[in-house]
Amino acid sequence: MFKEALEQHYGFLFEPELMEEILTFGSLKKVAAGQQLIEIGELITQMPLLLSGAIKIMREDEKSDELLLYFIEKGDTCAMSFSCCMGGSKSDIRAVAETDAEIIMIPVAQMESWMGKYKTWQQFIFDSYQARMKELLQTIDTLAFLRMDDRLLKHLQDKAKVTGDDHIHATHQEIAYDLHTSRVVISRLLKKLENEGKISMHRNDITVIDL
Amino acid sequence: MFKEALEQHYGFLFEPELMEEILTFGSLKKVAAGQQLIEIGELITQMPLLLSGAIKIMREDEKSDELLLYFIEKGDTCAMSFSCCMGGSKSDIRAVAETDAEIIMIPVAQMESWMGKYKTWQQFIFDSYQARMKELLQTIDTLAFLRMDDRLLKHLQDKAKVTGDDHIHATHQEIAYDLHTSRVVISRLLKKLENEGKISMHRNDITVIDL
DNA sequence: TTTGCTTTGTAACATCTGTTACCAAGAATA
DNA sequence: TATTCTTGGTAACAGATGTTACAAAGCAAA
Repeated sequence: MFKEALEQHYGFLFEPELMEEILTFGSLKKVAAGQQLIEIGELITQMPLLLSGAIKIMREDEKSDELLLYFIEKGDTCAMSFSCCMGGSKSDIRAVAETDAEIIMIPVAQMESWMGKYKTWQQFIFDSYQARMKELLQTIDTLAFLRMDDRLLKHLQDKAKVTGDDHIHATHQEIAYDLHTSRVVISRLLKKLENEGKISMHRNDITVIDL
Repeated sequence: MFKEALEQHYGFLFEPELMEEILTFGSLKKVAAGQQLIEIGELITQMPLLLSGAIKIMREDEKSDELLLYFIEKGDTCAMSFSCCMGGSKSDIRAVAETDAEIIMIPVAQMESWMGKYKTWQQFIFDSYQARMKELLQTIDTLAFLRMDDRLLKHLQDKAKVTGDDHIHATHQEIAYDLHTSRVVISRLLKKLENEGKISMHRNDITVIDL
């Protein structure tokens, strides 16, 4: 039963009738960290409401080069999956569980009917579109205006924030994939950040000091 | 009177009643190339429907460094202005006329009421959100995965496309601003593209051969 | 303990991009 | 025509990032 978690994160947003419908039509999905939720090119038929944990949204080019776009946290949804559902189109992104996570999946039929029926749902969808646009703009700012050392620090801070843990368990190689660069570059810059006193490092563990 | 242009670009999208309302409540705005339409931080109270011409959407950081995000063409709207209106929030972007342009401005009150009243309007808004998301993803791909020479060529091709002219009238400095780099870099790479036979150059005029 | 795998550190070098400086060509104006 | 301003070309250099190669440290299994 996911009634409590739902109440906690969405109760203040939606009216009781809509909460009832979510309980009726939504299905709870528990995923483990690392598990893939959506693949690029996949047809989307449900949209997620995140109850706990964090999801990372990735982009990939033809050469299979990857880039982390942003994280989704509890209380968020993925507006792109909504527009995909409504347009009957395929996913432009990959979604991977960053931590263990609990998600309510809403079928496309409900999403559509709620748009006309519940003002709060409509508002939620628009807010979520706007939030995601802002995230994408943030990602663009980061790519266009920051150098790799600042991108790296920002990434570590973001990661610490969504996991709620200033200890980051990741190899330099994994971080390199997220930022679309090479392992050697990350090792080099991490060492620099350590010398500057912004992080401390051990094998498979980076502690963010400058939060 | 802008009835014909409206019919031509939006007639197949909207039902007659909605077209009537657009004619009643929308106001025609003619702008000259180079004119600024929206500034960052400005409160948005109308959304644009583009009848002719092209608008370029720019992003800026704290240091006033600029970056071109994408172009909007006839038949398009700016989904960000919609979400800004609905949320009563301020603009995250700057909009500048790339060419002379004709725009219908729709007041926020109408936008909202049409959402409930006209299915085709709702669909238009969602389609436009999705289109803008795709543009932003494209921009991210360009920044993350391409080097400056390919970004430059792509920029020239995009510019030729929205102006409908393979002759581009711009100085190297202006191009440098759009791509957030320096004039010297652009001159260097343009010369390289010319040697590769992809463009030809004259003062204030670049002709794109490889379209 | 020995062996092997994963992870990290580092050097050396290549390439891309940004910066400064200066000159030359083209356009505009006196 | 002479002068001035704008625009573009190029060299020389600096710094950031990417690549290759190899060694060392940490961990795990035999």
